[in-house]
Parts: sequence; C-alpha cells; structure tokens
Amino acid sequence: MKSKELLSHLFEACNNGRSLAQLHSQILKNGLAHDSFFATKLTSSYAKYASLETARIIFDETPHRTVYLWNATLRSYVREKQWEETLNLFLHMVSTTVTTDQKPDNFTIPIALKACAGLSALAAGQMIHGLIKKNGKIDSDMFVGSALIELYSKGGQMGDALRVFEEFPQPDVVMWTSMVTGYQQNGIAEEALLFFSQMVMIKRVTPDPVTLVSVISACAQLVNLKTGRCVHGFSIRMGFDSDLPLVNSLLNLYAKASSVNNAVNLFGEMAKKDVISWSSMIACYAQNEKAVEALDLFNEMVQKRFEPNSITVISALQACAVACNLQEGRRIHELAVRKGFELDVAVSTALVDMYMKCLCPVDAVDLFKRMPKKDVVSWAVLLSGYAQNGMANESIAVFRTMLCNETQPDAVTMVKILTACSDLGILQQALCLHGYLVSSGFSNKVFVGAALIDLYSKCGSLDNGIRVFEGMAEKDVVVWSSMIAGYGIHGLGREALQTFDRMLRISVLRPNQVTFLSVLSSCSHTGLVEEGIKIFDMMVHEYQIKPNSDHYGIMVDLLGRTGELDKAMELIDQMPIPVEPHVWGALLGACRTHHNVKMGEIVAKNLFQLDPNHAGYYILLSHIYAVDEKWDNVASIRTLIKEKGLKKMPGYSALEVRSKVHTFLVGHRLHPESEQIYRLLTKLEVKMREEGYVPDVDFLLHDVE
DNA sequence: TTAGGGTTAG
Repeated sequence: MKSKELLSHLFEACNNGRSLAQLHSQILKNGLAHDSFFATKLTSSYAKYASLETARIIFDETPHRTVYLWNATLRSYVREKQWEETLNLFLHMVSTTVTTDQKPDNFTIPIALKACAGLSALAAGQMIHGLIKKNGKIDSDMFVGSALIELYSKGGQMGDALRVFEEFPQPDVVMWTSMVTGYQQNGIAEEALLFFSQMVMIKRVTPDPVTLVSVISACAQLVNLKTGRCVHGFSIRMGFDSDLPLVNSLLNLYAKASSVNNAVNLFGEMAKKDVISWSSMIACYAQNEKAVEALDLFNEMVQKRFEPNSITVISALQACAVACNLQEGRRIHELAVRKGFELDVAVSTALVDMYMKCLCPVDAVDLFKRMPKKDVVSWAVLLSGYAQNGMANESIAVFRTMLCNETQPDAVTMVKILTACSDLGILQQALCLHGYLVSSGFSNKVFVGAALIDLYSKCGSLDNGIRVFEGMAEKDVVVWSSMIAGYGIHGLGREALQTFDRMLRISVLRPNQVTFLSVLSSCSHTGLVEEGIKIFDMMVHEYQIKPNSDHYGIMVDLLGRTGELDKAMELIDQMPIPVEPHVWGALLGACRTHHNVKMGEIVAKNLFQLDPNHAGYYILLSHIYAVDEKWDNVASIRTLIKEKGLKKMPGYSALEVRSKVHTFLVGHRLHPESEQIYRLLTKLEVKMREEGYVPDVDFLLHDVE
C-alpha cells in the first residue's frame, strides 16, 4: 500500500477505530512507524478506540516527537481523566523538548491546566498561568481563558476566575458557560443566574445546551422551580430537548423541587435514557417519600439490563433507609459487594446510614469499622445513626474521636451533632458545642444557628435560644420557625404568635408548612383555640399552603384538648387527603381526656383498621374504658394485645451527669445507685403531698401490658 | 493533523 492510500485508511480509522491493528502492521511494513505524523494518528486512534497503553508505547517509540504527537498523547490521558499522568507527561515535555516544533503551544496549555484543575493542584496551575502571561499570544486565546476559569473555579477562587474572564473583551459562549458553571459548583447559584442573564440579555450571547445544564443546576440548588421551568421552555424552543445531560439536569430540578409528577412525565417521554437518567429518577422518588416507587424503578432498571453505577446504588439505599426496608437493603448491599462498590466511600457510607435507619446499629458499626477509607460524611452518618438508635453516649464519643482524629467536622456534621444532643436534651453538651461553634466560625452559618436555637429550646434553656436568635444577623424561614417552635415547646403560645407576627412584619420571608406547624403546635400546647383556627385559615387561604397530615393532627389535638370533640371529628371528615393513624390517635387521646367512650369506640375502630399493630392505641382505648369502669372491656383489650403479641416501647427519661447520659425506664432498677434514687423519690412524694399535691387518679390505671 | 465548558450521590 502506498503511503497516500495508507493515509486515507488512517483518517478513516481515526473516525471509527476499525481495522486499526491491520493498519498498524501495514504502517510498520512500509517503514512509516517512526514518522511523527503517522505516529500521531495511530496514538490518538489507539487511545480512543483500543488501548491507552498501546498508544503510549507508540509515543515512547517515536524518535522525533512533534508538538502534535505530544498533544495527542496528552489529550488521550485527559479523556480518561488520568490527571496525574497528564501532568507528569506535560512536565516531561517542558523539561525535554528543545526545538520550536516540540514546545508546548496554545493546544497544550489548556490540557495542562485541565489536569491541574482535575488534581485540584491550584499552585501548579497558577505557575502555568504565570508562564503564559509572558506569552501574549496564548494569553488571549479563549481556550486558555476557559481552562483558567475552570482551574480557579475548581479551586474555589471565583475572584481569580472573574479576573481572567474580564481580560477578554468578547468572551465566547464557552467562557460565559465556564463562569456560570463555576458559580453554580461553588454553591453561589444566585450569582450563576445573574451571570447567565447578563450573558443573554445584555451581551446577546446565545446559550447552548451546556450553558443551560449549569443554569438548570443552579435553579435546582435554589429550588427555584419558576426560573427552571422558563429555562425548560426555552430549551424546547431552541430544539435542545433531546440533549441527554440537559434533560437529566431537568429531572434533577424537578426532584429537588418535589415536583414528582413533572419528573415522572419527563422521564416517561425520554427517547433515550442513560444511567444518570435512571439514577436521577430513583433519587427523585427516594427523596420525595416514594420509597416503594424508587425500589420498583431500581429493580426495573436491573431487569432491563441497565448497569447501575455507584450513585444509582446510593439512591436505592436511600430508599431502603426511608422505608426501613432492611431486606431490600441487604439485597442491594450484596449487589454493591458483587460490583466492587463497597470500596467506594460514598457507597459504604450510604450502607452505614441504611443500617442505622433500619435500626441495625450493630451491622452499621461493623461495616464502618471495615471501611478502608472514611471521610467527614461517614463520621457524620455514624454519629447521627447512634443518636437515632438512642445511643447518646456513643454518639458524643464519636464526635470526640472525630476531633482527636484527622477528620475535622464540617458545618453539616455540626448540625447533626446538635440535633443528636437536642433529641437527648443534654444542656451541658450544648454549651460546649456552642463554644466550639463560635471558635470554629460555623456559628455564622444560618442553618447552624437554626439547629442551635432548636437545641437550646429542647434542652430547656429557652433564654439561650432567644439570645442566639436575636444575635443572628441573617435569619431565614427555618430560623424563625425554630424560634417559634421553641416558644411553643415552653408553653409560651402568646410569644410564639408574637414572633410569627414579627416575622411577617419585618421580613420579606414567606412562612412555609413547617412555620405553620410550629405556630399551630404552640397554640395547641397553650390552648389558644381561636387563634389556632385563625392561623389554619390563614395558611390555607392567604398563603395557599395545602395542610398535610401533621397540620390536621395538630388541629385535631387543639380542638380535642378544649373538648371540641365534634368539631375535631368534623375536621377529619372534611380532610381532602388520606387520614393517617396519628390524626385519629390525637382524637382518641382527646376522647380519653374528656371521657367520651362512644366517640372513642368509633375512633378506635377506624384507627385499628389503619394501624392494627400499634400497642399504644389499644392501651389508650382501654384507659377510656377504665375511666368509665368498664372492666370487661378493659380485660378483652388486654387479651387482644396478648393474642396479637404487641409490645409498647416504654418511655424513658434521660439526664446528663458529667457529660455522660443516664437513661431511666419505668420500674427499672439497673442503675448502680438505684436504691438511693428510689429512696429520694419516696421522700419527694411525701413532701409533695404535704404541700397539697393530689395525684390525678383517673390516669393511675391498670397496667394492661 | 489536534481543542475548551455539563447531568445523578453518601
């Protein structure tokens, strides 16, 4: 074959990789293997279609390496994200090449910069930046410009990225996109949207699908469905609606905005789906209380022979965790092991989380101990997992181990430990943590402040909570809601209402479902019936927020507490959503308080149909009978509970002595100082009676268990 | 002869 003919075959091979080996031997036969031009073509074809190793061998064996050959080889490594190899080869190039046709050019520089960005080697990138500044020609190249922007954004230096951007009088769409992406990936989504509008409205640069992906991701980050939908419309008008990454980012937007129907429709309409599409849809279900659908979709995906990746597995595990589905969780664990995903720190962390949420702390800890690599998230999951399983001391111990270890807690971990302590009501720890938060600078974060307010309120130190609240320069809706809930917990309904009023008056914030929940529960705890009804009305009509099951539960509780049992029943009858057991439970509790056996029986009938295995509700009904001295009925419920083999989780109290939490159950004498404790209790009781305390005998009922 | 920016997760 002539070299001209070979050349045309070679071009073809570059496009499809066919008969590459055959071509290679022809080139060898014709003695053209050492020709730098042929070597370049072969190298890029091998790297793209066959093996990077062979490509490297060809590179190594070529005596005269032109800049084209260097660039082709470097690019092959970049494509495979082998950043370290890329950078090493680049350094090799810089230190060995002598002639002009071998020196790095404006094609080489972006590749080298990309490797630095991939390795988060900001200093190395800055050095290259310094070198190219001396060469004006490269400096004004937009390929170099966007690579520099990427380098600085990956290193979190958006100021430097902006400085590079501003050096270009007419940045192209890629440079604009790099800036938008940079802001989005650094969590400054507002700035990303601002940049995008400047690009489109003022500079009239037409965005492409890549730009829109970043814009939609920014909308997802801000949970800004309105703008996201506009961008969706725009992308359809531009004809980008079959761009896979773009549709995937839209799926993610709808997932984050809890717009499950939109996501389902979009997913259904997709002509082509990749593993990211499936993962996004599974995550959408898992994160929007549709665990069954998430697991069904995961199984469908596996059946259709789509290969799940580690992220798919993480989302499926999340679904198992929220559904408390241990069986499915173990099955997916086996699948993860088979695929070698268990070595992935994110997957093993998701597994620890799943076992913890399925109330299997032993399995979780066992797995955690075997993890070869642990990062701050793994520790955070372990810590909050212990707290979820009522193992307070272990949870605090993990936090201490973390501090002594090389892993420094981040703001999210701090919120987790704060929540763990608030569930336990341990004030001493709260004070310590607050000190640490101030010294570490985390206390400036809004969501940390919200958790701190919650912690202080639940530890009985409302004053400290108020102090944190008043000291916060920036307050979001969560902060206000925590403060309102804090007042509510302490029975200060009036103060809760005042705080709610203040929020509406002095801020532009819109109360959400949780805010109303906090206000309503404050009203309920203080017996402010009329105010509660007004607030409920305000939520539905003025703010157009659809009440959920929790809101109805609290309203029933509120009406029930003051004896308005008929009104409570009426409210349940009018509920447009399915009545969950706890709503009936609230009414059943009210029936006990107000001795209404007749209604209690009706309520219990409904309740037992919905939740036949909840011991607490049977006991509640038996108490209603006991007050009315219907001992036959009490006895038959007792038999029923025994027959069904139901057990009620006993309540317990916990207190903190010298940073250690002690828990106490009714009648339990396991504590080493139990003798003395009970002696003191008897003394206190005597003293209380002397002061005029009369116990409410109505509630001193028979132990039906 | 060779290019750049993007989507899912614990």
